[in-house]
Amino acid sequence: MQIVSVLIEHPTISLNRPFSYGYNGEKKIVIGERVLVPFNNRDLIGYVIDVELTTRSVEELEDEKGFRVLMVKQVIDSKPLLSLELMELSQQVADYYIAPKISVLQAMLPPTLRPASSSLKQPKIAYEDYLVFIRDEEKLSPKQKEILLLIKENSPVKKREIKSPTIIKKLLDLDLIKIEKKEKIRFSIPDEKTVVAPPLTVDQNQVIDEFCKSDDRVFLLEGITGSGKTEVYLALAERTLKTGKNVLMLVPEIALTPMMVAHFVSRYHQDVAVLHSELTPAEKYDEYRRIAEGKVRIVVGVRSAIFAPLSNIGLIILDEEHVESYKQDTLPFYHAREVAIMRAMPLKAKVLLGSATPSLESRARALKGVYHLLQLKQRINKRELPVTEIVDLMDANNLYPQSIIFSKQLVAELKTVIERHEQAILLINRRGYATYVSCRQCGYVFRCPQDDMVLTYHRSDKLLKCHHCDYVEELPAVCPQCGSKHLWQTGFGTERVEDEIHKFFPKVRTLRLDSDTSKVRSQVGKIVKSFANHEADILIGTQMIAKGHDFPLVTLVGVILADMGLYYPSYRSAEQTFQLITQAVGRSGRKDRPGKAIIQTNMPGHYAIVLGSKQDYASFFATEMKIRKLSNDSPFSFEMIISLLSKNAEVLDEAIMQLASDMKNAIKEFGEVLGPTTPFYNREREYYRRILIIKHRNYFRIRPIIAKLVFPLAANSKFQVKIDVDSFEI
DNA sequence: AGCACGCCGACT
DNA sequence: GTCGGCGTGCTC
Repeated sequence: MQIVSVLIEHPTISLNRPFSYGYNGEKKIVIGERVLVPFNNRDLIGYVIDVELTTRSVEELEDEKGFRVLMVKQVIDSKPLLSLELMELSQQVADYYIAPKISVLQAMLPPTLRPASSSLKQPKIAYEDYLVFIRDEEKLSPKQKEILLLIKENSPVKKREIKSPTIIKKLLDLDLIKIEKKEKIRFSIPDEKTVVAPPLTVDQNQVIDEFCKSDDRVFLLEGITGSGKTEVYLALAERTLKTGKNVLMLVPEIALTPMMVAHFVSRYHQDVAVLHSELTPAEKYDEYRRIAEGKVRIVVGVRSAIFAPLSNIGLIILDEEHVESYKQDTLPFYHAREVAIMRAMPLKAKVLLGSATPSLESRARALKGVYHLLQLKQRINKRELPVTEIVDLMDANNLYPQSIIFSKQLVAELKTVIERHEQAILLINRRGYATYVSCRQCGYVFRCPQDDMVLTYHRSDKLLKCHHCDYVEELPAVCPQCGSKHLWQTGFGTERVEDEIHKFFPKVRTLRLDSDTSKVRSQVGKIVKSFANHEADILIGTQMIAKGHDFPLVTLVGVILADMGLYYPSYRSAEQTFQLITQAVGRSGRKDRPGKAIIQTNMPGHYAIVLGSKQDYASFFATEMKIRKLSNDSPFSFEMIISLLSKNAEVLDEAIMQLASDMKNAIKEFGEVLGPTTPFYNREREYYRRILIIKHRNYFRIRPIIAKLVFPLAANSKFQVKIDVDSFEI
């Protein structure tokens, strides 16, 4: 009999251990296959992580091990789903992120192959009938002979391509041919015309040489917008392929980076697999199989593509490495950048992180020599940076009559653009749904007296709360600074901006791209395409439009309220505002037309806005690092979030208080505990949620303490525990 | 996660 | 007397 150790599909800390089952069937079970097993009176999917043979009976085993040994009900797969390389990576990821191992395995595999009950319901393969030739036959009508010859010459051939159903039936009856069901590969990348690589600039060649000559593993490519990072990626990919190694290319979101995909497809065609969220489960499965079977050499994909079953990887590229979407905000809470480095190390592959505005973390590591810094300082063809103007919205003279959104300057520039039949992008910097409160009169914004975070207004209990510590206050009736009664919650959305545009420019054609219009996923691509085809004059949207597109006719970018993101309750808000403005300004005036950017703000002197408008990354980095050092925020410390959930709010509060005080005692020399606090998203179905923020400098001293103090809570069925090791957002 | 068992209140 | 509410323990 075979004894298998399996991980159960439930991704919880308390079940994060193998369970043993017996198997008497014929098949030899292999590590990495899924099995159907009875578990606590229910049938679940398990993932086999160990197999051993025994001559003992079930009864003997039960006596020896001290628990009941049930039998495997069904072996689902006929070969292992993950390579040894990915199995080892999964362990590393699970260890680092303190995540149930099964959650990592689930994240690694496409929906149809995931070790979870849901995978069985997913359409895995669409079959198509093929006709296969068996033998010749003399005694046939001429027509039948003709069809049989056709099948013989093309065997196996798709049944629907032979349009003579009656003859096919006859041939089938005579056993001259047979039907074989074959997997239908439905997804195909729209192929692009082959493009010859443009000659590289001196700058680009220098960077490529430095990359190739160095023995370092991780590189940060910092290149201002328009400096030609893409060509560097392509050139390095080319060199990697020539050495016989394969390339993994990560992008923040396919719909937002169609150019990057097109570039790779236009050079490597069918050697490229694309993994993104718009694929159906069956299509994902097809692409996954193509990669796993070694049919492609390049994978372009989003975050989860870091786990693509591509073998023999020589280079992993992360484009726009600073973008938040590389961080998964659900179990196992991994960051693709960190996983990329974990994955590359044992393969001796290189990792290239690229960005015009690198994350502070990456840039700080480059400064320390942990990453090898590469820089592209010149724009291609010495193209000029857009002319930018910061408009102070607090100065009533700047407002356009009858508008609360547009300045005179922005309206004037829009008018020019429309007259010249060029295009404009209007950007609304709105992050999340957190609502801050500000004074309409003096611009005062409510902040936490304890840690200066922007307070968030909770409509349900009408309180201002700090999401970073436990501070709470009531919303006063008047502004504490100027006594005005006009206190505003949040700002305005894209719809409002669109309405005003039509008010001032009735004939202008607009398109809107925000989280509402993009609920239907394919809309993003459609809207972007439509704008690129000049089917509209003005594109209005949130941050998603600031990234990676090339709209050659755009000569004006307007940021409606640049400081809006600064009120977001996170120490990263300045960084994100800077990145957004830099990227947005960089969108203006590509090709040979000079660009303009108007940045409207209530805080015209804020360093993130001033430096963003100048695309001055170096100064921003220096300034922000000083601030982070003073407040001891990342990259000077790390933040881990421990979420505790329970159906009973009282029990939950008691437990989180206890945990907070235990943690405080346990980590006092190398970290601090913030909270407990109630996060903005404080309910998850019928569960209440409380969090602790652990700020620390030494993860490897924190880990054992988590295991000691937090795991026992997770074992209690009253609670659910989630740990986000390198948290981004609350 | 989610099933079963067990201990308390409202009911044919 | 019993049906069923949910709180708790446990799952190979």
